[in-house]
Amino acid sequence: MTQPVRTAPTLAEVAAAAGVSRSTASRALNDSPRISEETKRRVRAAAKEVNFVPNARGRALAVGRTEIIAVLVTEPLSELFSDPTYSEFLSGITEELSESSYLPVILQASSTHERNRAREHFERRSFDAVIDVSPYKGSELLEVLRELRVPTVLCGQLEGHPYRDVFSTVYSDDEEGGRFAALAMKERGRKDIVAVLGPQDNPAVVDRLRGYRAVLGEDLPDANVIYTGWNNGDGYQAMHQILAREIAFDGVLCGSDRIAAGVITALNEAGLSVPADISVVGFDDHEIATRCVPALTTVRQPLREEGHMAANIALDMIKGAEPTTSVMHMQLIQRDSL
Amino acid sequence: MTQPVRTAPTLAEVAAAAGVSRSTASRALNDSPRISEETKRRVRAAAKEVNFVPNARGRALAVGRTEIIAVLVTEPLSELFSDPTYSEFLSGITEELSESSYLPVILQASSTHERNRAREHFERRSFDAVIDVSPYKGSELLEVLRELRVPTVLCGQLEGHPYRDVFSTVYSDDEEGGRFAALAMKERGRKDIVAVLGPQDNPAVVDRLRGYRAVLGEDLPDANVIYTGWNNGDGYQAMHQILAREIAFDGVLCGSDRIAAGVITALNEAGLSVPADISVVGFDDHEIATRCVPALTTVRQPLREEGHMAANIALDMIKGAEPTTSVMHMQLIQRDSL
DNA sequence: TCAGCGCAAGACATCGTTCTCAAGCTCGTA
DNA sequence: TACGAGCTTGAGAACGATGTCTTGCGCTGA
Repeated sequence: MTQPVRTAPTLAEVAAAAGVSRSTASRALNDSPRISEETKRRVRAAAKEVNFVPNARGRALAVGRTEIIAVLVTEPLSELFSDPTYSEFLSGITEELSESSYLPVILQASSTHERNRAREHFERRSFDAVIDVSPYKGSELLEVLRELRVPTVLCGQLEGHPYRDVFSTVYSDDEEGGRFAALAMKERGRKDIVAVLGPQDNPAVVDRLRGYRAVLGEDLPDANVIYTGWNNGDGYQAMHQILAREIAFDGVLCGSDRIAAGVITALNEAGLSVPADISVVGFDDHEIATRCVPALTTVRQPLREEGHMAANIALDMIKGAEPTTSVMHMQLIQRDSL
Repeated sequence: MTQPVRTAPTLAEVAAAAGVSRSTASRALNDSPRISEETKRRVRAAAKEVNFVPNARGRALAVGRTEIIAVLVTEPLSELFSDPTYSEFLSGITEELSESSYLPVILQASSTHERNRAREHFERRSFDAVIDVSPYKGSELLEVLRELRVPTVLCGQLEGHPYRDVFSTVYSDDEEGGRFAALAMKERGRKDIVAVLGPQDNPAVVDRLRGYRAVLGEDLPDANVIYTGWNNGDGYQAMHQILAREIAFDGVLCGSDRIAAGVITALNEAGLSVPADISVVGFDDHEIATRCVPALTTVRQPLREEGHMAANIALDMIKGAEPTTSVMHMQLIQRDSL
């Protein structure tokens, strides 16, 4: 069974077709200045002729880079799936890298098996850099990356800032975001606040709540804090349950815009008007925020920009830059629901 | 600024440390039979001593493989994120590959930028195989993969089965699943059925609905078909709206187990008993199905097995196997909600 | 004693690029 | 005419592993 596998054309074939040496062909294709326009043109024509694309394996060995950046996801994918914010963050990364020749790939490492395989490929230097989307303290993989000196960017603050000297960090200040939202409530004169947040073990949720509390104090009692999922329906369900309790409240702080959308639906169904009776503030500045009636006042976490930043830092570190830490700032987006 | 970068140990260093040639060192580490136990031991000790791990780039060039398999996601990540089934499928893939030395990476290719970058890396042969999670007809990337003869596995049926001769295909029969669920309703004697499905443009949703209809006909009127998200809260909200309509129904077919869980909560709150008054059937056999009260009768799509299958086929194709098509079968899981 | 065998290990080529170095060519100037 | 400067180009080494061929060695048996 002889496969008719037409093996990919190599640089040598291009060189032969153009009547030059491999070195010259390489230079011509890489736009080296030390080459005449004439041969450059000829080589390129030949390359196009035979459909030449430089082989990643040969190239990687020669230049010492694979041009692949791993986006490491250590939490179970399903959790990542349920958190809508990630996709925009990831878009930010790919957007930024699309300008370069680097390719981001998502590397799942939640099971032990997966972590071992990942570790192995880190050791083999299969990737030029790693962006850890959800780093946690004491992660074995981080330990490995540190030892191997693989350029690494952590997205999110690590408690006690370990590794600050070896890894770069990018995060946006969730507590600040919480303060912004709470402050808006306070300035509006709202005194009895309810919070419908995401999952309780989510670190962003914890930080935002701290921000709420710093501003509102007793105006946000423990009993009024509800943890749920991130979606529309979750907000709807949670608000239903709050209404069933028949407590008095005049403001709802939401963990996501989708939650807020569900909350508003439930409030309207109960005959309550937003913002006349109740003020609602979301989080994320998801596109649903503008489609809500009334349009949603929300806190914008610069996810896409965070992605850009992480990608850029990774590229810089590949070029040898020192690790840095950058904090992105939240922003209150004023609309009509307050 | 001289970086104190302790460059990774190479095979030559191991060889030197063990007092043998590079070839011998290579053989010792790769468990070649043509090597004495004594030197094998010595070389391995030396390798451990200097923390040697074979460099992926050199190895890839020599063996002609990168040992990386791309899991291609052509739809926007956010869609993938909102569909809980993917994570189990992906787990299936990684599980299977964890036995081999291959590493799966997720490759997002929804924007044009991303597709171009992906295309480039396909051409450069950065990956040994590709598993396309959501293939669609006329995809430019599939065209590229076909031309390059990159081993490719499609997960999901392509209309008209193009590329059947070059690509392998794995899919599970959603229409069959729909029939199983509907048949169970019918045998239970339910006549007025409501369907709470996932997003309307999801192909699996379309196929399942076709299966429902094939069995139920007029017992599932158009007006009783509701499209929503995949989550708990979505089912809850949808069922609330159905109850508000005050139509008569005695069975609910759900697009996912999480939807079903929300549906059951809403029914109970409305004073309806499952399964005495209303029968509910889910989809996916998610772990939530057993935690429901009553435990959920559901349709199991062998997602994990599909992942195993896709990974195995990919490995086989890398070794030169011909493309194949395999259909996975659905299964009705009988519990107490019917 | 020496041909012949089997085994372990070394020498060298190979994979497909890039990069360094040196050589060839043209041209202008002394 | 000759020589150095400035281009362009080719030969060959590198990158770090694997695979093939060959050699060296000890042993057996005629």
